[in-house]
Amino acid sequence: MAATIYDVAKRAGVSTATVSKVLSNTPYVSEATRAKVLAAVAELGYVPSLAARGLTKARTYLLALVIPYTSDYLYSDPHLLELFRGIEQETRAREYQILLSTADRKMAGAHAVESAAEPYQRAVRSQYADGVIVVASSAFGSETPPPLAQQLPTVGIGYHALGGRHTVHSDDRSGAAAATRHLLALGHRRIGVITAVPQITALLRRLEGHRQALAEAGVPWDPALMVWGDFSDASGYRAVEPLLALPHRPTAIFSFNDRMAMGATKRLREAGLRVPEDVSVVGFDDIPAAAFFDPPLTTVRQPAREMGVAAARLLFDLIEGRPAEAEEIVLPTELVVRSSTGRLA
Amino acid sequence: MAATIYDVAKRAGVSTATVSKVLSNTPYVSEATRAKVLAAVAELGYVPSLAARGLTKARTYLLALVIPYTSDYLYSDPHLLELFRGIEQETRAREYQILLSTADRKMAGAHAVESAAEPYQRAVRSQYADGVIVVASSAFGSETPPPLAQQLPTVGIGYHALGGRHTVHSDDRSGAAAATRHLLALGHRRIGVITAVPQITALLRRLEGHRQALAEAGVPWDPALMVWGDFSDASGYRAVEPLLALPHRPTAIFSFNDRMAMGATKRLREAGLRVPEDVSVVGFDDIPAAAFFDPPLTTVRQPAREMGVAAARLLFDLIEGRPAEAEEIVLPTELVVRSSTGRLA
DNA sequence: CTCCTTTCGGAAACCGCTTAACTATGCTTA
DNA sequence: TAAGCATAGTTAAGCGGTTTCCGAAAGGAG
Repeated sequence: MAATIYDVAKRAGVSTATVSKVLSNTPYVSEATRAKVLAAVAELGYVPSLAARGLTKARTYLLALVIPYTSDYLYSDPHLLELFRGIEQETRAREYQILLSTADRKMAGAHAVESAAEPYQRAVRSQYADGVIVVASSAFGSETPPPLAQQLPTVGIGYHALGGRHTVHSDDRSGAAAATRHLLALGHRRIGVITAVPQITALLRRLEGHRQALAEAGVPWDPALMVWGDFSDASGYRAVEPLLALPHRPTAIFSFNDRMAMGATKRLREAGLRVPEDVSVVGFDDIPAAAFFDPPLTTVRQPAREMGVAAARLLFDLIEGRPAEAEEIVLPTELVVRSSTGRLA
Repeated sequence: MAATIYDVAKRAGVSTATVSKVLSNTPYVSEATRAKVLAAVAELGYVPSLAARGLTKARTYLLALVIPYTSDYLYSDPHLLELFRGIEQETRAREYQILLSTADRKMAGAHAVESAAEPYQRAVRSQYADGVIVVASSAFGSETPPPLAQQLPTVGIGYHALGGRHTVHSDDRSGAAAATRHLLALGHRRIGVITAVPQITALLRRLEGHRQALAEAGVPWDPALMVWGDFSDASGYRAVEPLLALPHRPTAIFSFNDRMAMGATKRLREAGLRVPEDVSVVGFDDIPAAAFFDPPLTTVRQPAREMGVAAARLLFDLIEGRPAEAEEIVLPTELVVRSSTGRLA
């Protein structure tokens, strides 16, 4: 079995209290004693049991990352992974570890028999984490994650409002407006929009940005041009169908994420349309694959990594009782023009 | 503060031992008492503290997922995510949670000041997990992950041999052989190979399969046709360079993962070469994006999800003291022919 | 040379839960 | 009717740390 604090104490010839003090850098321990203890720790390869520590201190040095998902897709979202990386980077710096709590619905046939919140609440309640980062999704069925999170420091990512709780999100509205203005500047007037589940406010904000840009240009908004996907490539592929069937086909498509944009591109090509010559396509996220897509995808970059970093920092502020930088952190988006958009023929 | 077992006991009018028994389904508790306790649990919303439980039982109900990585890329590998999903599916079914332990090297300038093994060992030693799943990578610098894992049930994914420890991997050799035979059947004789870090035996097996297929067809193996990447799109893009510079250019490229294949395709196009008319490209993994790539990528499918599931099951067998299904589980690969490969002109 | 601080280290309680050992019933069984 | 045995529930001892409280030794002041 692994060495315990008793083993270390015996070996160093001191009490466990002293070992504990040395390890937590409490003052009033002589240099000589400290050295003895440290030597014993090194010899035994002692690492404190987190369970035991978690029992006495309020801290477990674990943070729960709650990823609710409705579809397989969301989980394997490259964009989500970038968030991950950012969070991970910060936790690593503080000797924290990440507890992955996917909050899925248990399904029985077509019915969700358990709310997405249930496993999440268990994770939170079992006191195994010092804080929680919740990634927005429609899995909770509504904008707000379950109330229990209020008992624990919680930071949401991708929520635009979280009932007084802290959030980090990007400037979806501006990003979508920029993308739309770009298309308008190229002469496009009929712009198809591929969006997804309406519970995600980030998507609503993108739609607002899109409509705002249209309005500025005096272009009327046509609801018939809006189609629905579920974030996956495949759903983007399918979403193009009704757009193609329209009497007056759009000359550009703005997809609210990159993967649907890629699926859409595939479908357009199969319909004999060239991108961008016949139809321009814009995505959202700027996932790594976007630059390597053919044609390289024009998209709105979200600083995913930075969002992860910001969320983690915010959470640590909360955990450590420091005043939070801000209740809501909004990171800028940026239009990245590549080759999937072109001037209207 | 959260309710403890004492609160429940007091409310139900029994001892904590009885509460514990009810919760762990120990026999010799009357129905009436059981009902009382359960009611109290429900009223208080009691969830046992995992830390306290972990201290008495040997179990923490956590499993450490160790993801060593050398590059950003590996971490955001869609293929890795599929593994994830498989593991997650199994852990969820058993009320286990996943502790994410990325094992990275701490860098100081260009030098690794701490081995990748260090944070991993901490994770393992701190006794916070009941078992470990280690995903193969070159981060450990050698084939074998650190010895400490021997103290804890450990399963490797992607290792082809693990010194008596349990592993799950796919049949890389056959997959690579099938891909190579496919290219040979299309008339290709000069096949470029894009591989990555040599410490990963899966890649070595792929190379063996490739060479074996060449040998069968009586085609000599030319080391000049082998180039190196780091798994990323960008490295695939760069890796094509020396191949293009060859006096006798290859007519096909076999990349040992999909993302490098995508990067390579981009570079080929920029050189004015069409895929597959001028150069055929084959990948490995069959990540979701492969089907949506242009052209849809011919690749070798690895059953990533299933590998994750198998690894988790194996680990649970080990943890629960059941005889393991097998020491080494090999899952089949499958050639998926799409449109990035064509007959030699 | 006392007396008072400061510094250093130990004893012991406690965190929340599990479990072995034990007690107290009520029923069988001989 | 006494012994034997399930059954039902309790007591108390840890698990491996942290932390409060205390005492001892050493140093400084009067």
